[in-house]
Amino acid sequence: MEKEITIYDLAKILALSPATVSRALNDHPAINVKTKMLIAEKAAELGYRSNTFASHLRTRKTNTLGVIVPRLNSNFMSTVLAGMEEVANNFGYNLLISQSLESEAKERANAKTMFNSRVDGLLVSVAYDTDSFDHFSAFIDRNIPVLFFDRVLAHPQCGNVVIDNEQAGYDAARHLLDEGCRKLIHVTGDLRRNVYADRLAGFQRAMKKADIRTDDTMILTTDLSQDAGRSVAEKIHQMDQKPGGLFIANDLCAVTCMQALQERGYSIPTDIAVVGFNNDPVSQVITPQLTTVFYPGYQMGKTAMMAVVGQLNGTKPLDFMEPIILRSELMIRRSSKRSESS
Amino acid sequence: MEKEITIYDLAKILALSPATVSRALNDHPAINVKTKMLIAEKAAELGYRSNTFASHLRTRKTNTLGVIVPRLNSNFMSTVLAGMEEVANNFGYNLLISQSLESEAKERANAKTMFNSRVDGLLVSVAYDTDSFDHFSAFIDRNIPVLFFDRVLAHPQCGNVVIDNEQAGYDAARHLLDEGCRKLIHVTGDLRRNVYADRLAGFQRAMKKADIRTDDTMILTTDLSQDAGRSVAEKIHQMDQKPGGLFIANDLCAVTCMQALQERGYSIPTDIAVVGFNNDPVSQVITPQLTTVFYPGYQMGKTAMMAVVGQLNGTKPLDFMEPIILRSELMIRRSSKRSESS
DNA sequence: ATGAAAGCGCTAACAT
DNA sequence: ATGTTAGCGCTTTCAT
Repeated sequence: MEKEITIYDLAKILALSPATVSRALNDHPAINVKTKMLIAEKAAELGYRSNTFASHLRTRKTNTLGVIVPRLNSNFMSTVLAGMEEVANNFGYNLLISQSLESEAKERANAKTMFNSRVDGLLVSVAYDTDSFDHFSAFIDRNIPVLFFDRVLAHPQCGNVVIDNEQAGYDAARHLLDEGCRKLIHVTGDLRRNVYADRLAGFQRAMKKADIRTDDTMILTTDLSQDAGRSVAEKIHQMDQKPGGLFIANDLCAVTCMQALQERGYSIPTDIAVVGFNNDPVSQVITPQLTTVFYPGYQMGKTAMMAVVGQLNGTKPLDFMEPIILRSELMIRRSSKRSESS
Repeated sequence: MEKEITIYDLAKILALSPATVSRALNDHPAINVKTKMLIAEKAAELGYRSNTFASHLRTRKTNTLGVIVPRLNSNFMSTVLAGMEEVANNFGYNLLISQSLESEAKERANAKTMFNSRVDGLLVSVAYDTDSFDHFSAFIDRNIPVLFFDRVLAHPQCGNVVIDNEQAGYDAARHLLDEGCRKLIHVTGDLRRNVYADRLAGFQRAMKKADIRTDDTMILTTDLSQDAGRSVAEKIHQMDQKPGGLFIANDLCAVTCMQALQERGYSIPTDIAVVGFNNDPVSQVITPQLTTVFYPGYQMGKTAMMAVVGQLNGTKPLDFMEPIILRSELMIRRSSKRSESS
């Protein structure tokens, strides 16, 4: 159990003042280069480490950023986090990460913890059932940058990093229509969330443009879980008028649904064409491979983190951030290709 | 931009001493219940929040635990992290998470950051190429609990949470032998890592017991990436003596390899039976479904976190932890079933 | 270029 | 049951 070395120890040993040691360690220009060297050497020798708490207490900066995600164990989210971690690490920030488990209550608790931990900034992808912005306003009041990514809340003082979900939804539906499907079904999530509402809006725009009336029976709101995939298959099986195409707002759900349909004897894409969302690894493994929307998770993480770091470093203005929209892309695979054309 | 309220403000307003306020806020038994209520009320009213840095500076506890993982964006790791986060959160600990990207150098840097951030404990799954224990000894010296999970380093003062990889490897190989495969190939990772070395050892034990000589051509050391899966398929295609069974220490790699083999016209399991490892979602999506070893990630995360929290709370002794071995299980699916028996 | 000294907000002896 | 007081280790004005 070694004793902890402080700048006072260093100062005493080197017959200098603590102030000089502090300055030297922080590379202050007014300090003689030789003294700096001397101090750095001794510090290394004795295994000195800066006490970040004392430092934070003085400077009121923590070099820590908070991240709240719905779930850690989803392929998409962990990819986003990997991107965030890379950037944060490069800029000397630590990441405090917590999950809301899709519950607003837990998200609220997480936000409070982050607030008390004095994070310098906060990045959030909101839970399934989040209705209020309340739990973030404390950050805004204190000028702590808040940025939402993927599942966002619109707020004049918060950054947003998203893809164009409406366009992606449009492209997906449009593709199914192009493949000759007339009756389409869209399986979506909680419509309070932009990602699902926007994809639905895109779906509806495509339908409208094709002059197909959309009614409520074509929109299935679920929790997009694997179970939901199975029950969607069951529901379709019960329908008198089977759909020709299926657009499901999540790959894992889509894949489970495909499997359930196949078990019931449906052939994909011949009987039913399917399009998913996320480009999850499973989409390339299922037979037939799943047409899906590529979703740049890693880049989203990096971009979101850069935006926050930029704000903190004063590189970017503090008052307002334009929403950042990343490119997404429909990956056409076998699950939706009926024609051999194109 | 509200002003930050301190216990001094509270004390002055309520005509009490800062000490009383501090005690009340920490629910000290010696404080009158009514005073506590009073203080709690006022604190809430004024939006007081404890300054954790001042507190940490005094108590020398951070309520923060560090986690270093090879990669955040793997299904297994994010599942482990989800389990850890749940427990940590329940016990009032925050998580500082970083990834080594499979490099010892980065792992070393991460450990240093954690150390400087004064984490109360550290949980690590080591990188592919980690050779030394050096970067963790600072923690040991200062009596900070260090626990390794999954990819572990043996050290008398560090906890270990693992599965019985040797037995799992044995079971996997044994199963392939039972299905009538004689020539087996084992695709493994860096053998400095217990998970791969142990699985290999189990594989070899099964072979020995079946009186089959194992030679170097049967052991393929790779990085277990998807690319590796493809090149393994290529290598097998070139072999004069094709193997009847394939045991690959990672599902994602196994799945890619299966696909590459199928593209080349091999039928699975008829021509080649395949067993993977991890029970990754892709294993249930590939056709035929992949036989694999179920690996309790969520539970591993929870167990590891409990062990560390237990140490910090003094529930468990500080000096030595028995390795904790979790149950794993061979999930037999179509990719390896040749016989209709059993 | 370096030093002296105050103070960030909290906790924990040690009083009373 | 409550108050007094002295730091925890650092940064930063203001001197020199």
